[in-house]
Amino acid sequence: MTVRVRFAPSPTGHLHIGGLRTALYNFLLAKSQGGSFILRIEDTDQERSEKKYEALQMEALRWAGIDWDEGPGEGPCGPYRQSERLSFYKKYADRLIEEDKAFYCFCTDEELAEMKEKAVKENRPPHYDGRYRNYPKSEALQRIAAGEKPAVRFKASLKSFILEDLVRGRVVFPENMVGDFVIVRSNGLPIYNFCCVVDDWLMKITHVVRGEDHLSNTVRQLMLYEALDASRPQFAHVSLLIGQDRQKLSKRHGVVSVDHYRQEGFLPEAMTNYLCLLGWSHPQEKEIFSQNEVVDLFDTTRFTKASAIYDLEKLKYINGQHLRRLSNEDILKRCEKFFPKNHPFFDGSNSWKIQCISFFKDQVQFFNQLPGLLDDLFRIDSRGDDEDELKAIRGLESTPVMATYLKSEIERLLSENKAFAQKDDFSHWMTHIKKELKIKGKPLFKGMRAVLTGAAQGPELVGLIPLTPLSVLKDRMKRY
RNA sequence: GCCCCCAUCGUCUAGCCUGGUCUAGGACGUCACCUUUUCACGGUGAAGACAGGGGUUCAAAUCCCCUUGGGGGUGCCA
Repeated sequence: MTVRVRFAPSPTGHLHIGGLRTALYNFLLAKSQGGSFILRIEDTDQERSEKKYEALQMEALRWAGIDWDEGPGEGPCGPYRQSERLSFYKKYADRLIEEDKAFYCFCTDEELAEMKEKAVKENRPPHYDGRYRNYPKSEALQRIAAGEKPAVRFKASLKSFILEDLVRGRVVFPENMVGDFVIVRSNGLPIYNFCCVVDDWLMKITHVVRGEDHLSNTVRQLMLYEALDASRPQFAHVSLLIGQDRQKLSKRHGVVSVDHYRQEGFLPEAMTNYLCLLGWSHPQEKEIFSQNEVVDLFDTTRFTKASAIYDLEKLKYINGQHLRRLSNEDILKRCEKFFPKNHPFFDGSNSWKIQCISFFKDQVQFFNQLPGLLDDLFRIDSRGDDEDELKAIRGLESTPVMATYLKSEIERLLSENKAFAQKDDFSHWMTHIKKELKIKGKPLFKGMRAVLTGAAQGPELVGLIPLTPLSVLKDRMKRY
């Protein structure tokens, strides 16, 4: 049987990293089995769903290298937006009512709230009390004809259910775990648990990989599969991503939007590499890999059960590793649109220059900084904690001496109509300062940096300076 | 409250199913040293964990139970 999996986001916000991880797991499972990955949009909550988020999420997925075989606009099991599948849900809801497996419920919000309150007070599970469970259908239909709008509730099965979960193992849901639950709202729109079952069934989904937060609700879906006489897929409830405070990861924890990391300049391959490792382990404990490298070994037996704390430090490390793995061509390709054509970056003998990219202290921001290259990239803003160090360096007696010399050198090159210093020029400066000016060690390196970049820390100068226009250097040295 | 899930270094994890090879391995982070045209990178090393208690067993991180802790669900959200 061909594996068919799906990722089913609801377009109520930006794609967040937890969602991306779920999508990735589904994607890898499908690809490892030669199966299909389906994108379904769960937009039955009209209050919160927005079209723009659908587009944004799709773009974020593509950025991360996760492409779908079937999805909105493409595929044999469409439509792939739940808002466009209403007729299916209606059909099966009607059938359940017909078969007396579901019923109309005319309860008001107030009644429901009261019911819940009472149950809690009496130490009972706050379930629906079955008020309309056996309400005569003829009367219900009359009230509907008269304009009343009931919800449709499913008659919860009274037995226990067993789930053989690919991650959790055997999970037993005791009987009476849930009450009769709503499958269609009074406004006519179906509810998640119901749509999900109908769609997964109709779309022939074989494996459902989703967050553990859905585990408890699965019992409802199991009941529906049974009632609809639908084949049920395999489930894999993966651990949740949590924040430093061990709570479910959310906006409170800062940056959870995939778009943010994209804008910051994180590489998509690093992002998915890291996310993949947060809840799954490589059989050889390899930590740095591409999607292609992992796809053949991916399987559901190596999922972790415990939830994982999202850690930015490790993401940065992994990003750095991927950055270093990029070939010169890759880097050039990514830089091309940002550099002016006559920039020495492209002068042919640039391998050392390309190396310097990975030397940037805040390497993750490198690509992001490129647009403002000439004026901004090399004007490295000193950070707050650099200030004292910078002041100390400027206070050294050797620093102005060095500055005077460097200024004259830059003037000389400019008078020769050069736009950039060469690596050799830089070496020459270093030698001169060491031999003739007798400045060495920390005053030399720190001083050079302070004078040429205005910062106490930064990328290696030998890589940086030849990429910085002389005019910018000159401008910077006005203060000396 | 009720139900479900989970529990190895600060963090991500390997090991658990199929007890012994585990004085528990790796990675991030931290610290130290080395290298170096600073920082970074790289190298070497250090500190750092089986939540607690009972069982079962010759033997338990591994199997069972309890406790504790954490998370999730309990919606006419997904």
